[in-house]
Amino acid sequence: MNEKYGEELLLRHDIRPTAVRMLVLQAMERFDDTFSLADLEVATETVDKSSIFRTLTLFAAHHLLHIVEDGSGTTKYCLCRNDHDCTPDELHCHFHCERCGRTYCLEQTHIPAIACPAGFEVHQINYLVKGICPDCRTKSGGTEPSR
Amino acid sequence: MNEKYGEELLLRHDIRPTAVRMLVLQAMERFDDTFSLADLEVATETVDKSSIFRTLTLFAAHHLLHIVEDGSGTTKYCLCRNDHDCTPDELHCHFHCERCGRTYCLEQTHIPAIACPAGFEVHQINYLVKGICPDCRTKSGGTEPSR
DNA sequence: TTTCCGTTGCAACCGAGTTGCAGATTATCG
DNA sequence: CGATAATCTGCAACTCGGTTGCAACGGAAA
Repeated sequence: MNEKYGEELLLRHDIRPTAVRMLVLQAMERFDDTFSLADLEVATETVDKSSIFRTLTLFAAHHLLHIVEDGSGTTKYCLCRNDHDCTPDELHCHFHCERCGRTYCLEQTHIPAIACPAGFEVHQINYLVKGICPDCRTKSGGTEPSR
Repeated sequence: MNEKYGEELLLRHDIRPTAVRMLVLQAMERFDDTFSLADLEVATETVDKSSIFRTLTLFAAHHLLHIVEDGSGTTKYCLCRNDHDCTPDELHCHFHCERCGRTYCLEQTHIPAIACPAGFEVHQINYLVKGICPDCRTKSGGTEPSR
């Protein structure tokens, strides 16, 4: 990822581009799918987990990333490609592999709308599919789940 | 709930109806929507949380209840009305209130199907909506979130 | 340069979930 | 019925991801 681009991205989201935040952002960009706080701890090597935690919280509040709950006990995140609070039809589904623990973004698969009963005010939607991913199905043994 | 009915329900699911399990089942039946391990700890009063935990795990494995991940950090459960591993169209959506922390079963709202990319083997689906529930919207102050 | 305020690292903490183990309970068999 | 085996339960301790308090750091403004 381009340095300049990252800085502009943060500024566009009203986030002060500090050194640590740039490091975290660059680490995030290297993931194809979702990533966890622990993933970033490994990927950045130098940044403390509490700083990563606060960075993630900040980024999420500024709509730079989405929070993905995959039921693994570990919160996952994925970069948002929009600059604003996404509407349901801009969101995609996620797939959590029960064998290897990876959580995929099904970018092409948008979340179908539902008719929520009257009176409920909708803010966010999560559509999560669980099962076995193509990788694990072919190499039938599979990897151990990393949670 | 009828004692006899509960016993038969457990037997039908290949679960030995012990005293503790009957107590937990009766407690579960008293919830309209979803409940957590902590909820059952309070509701049963006498049963230890590790026993409840093992009971929940067992019940879930025997398709007596569904696991609902609402992103609150606490796992929620709801009773399954079928005797088997539910197919996607038998499942309903859930609504998590960000203010009071309650998670509702939208029994009438079934989960819409998606076209999962080829190669993914689907086991379970979760459709979770977050926002503010009718209760909290009317009494605009709302209750404090209980997580 | 000095001051100030947001940011960061460290260490301690929190709480839901999970497990090992010994004692209690239930089922099985003679 | 009594002995034995298998299962279940409560207790206490532990795990681990997430979260927070606080002091030190760093960079912008005065």
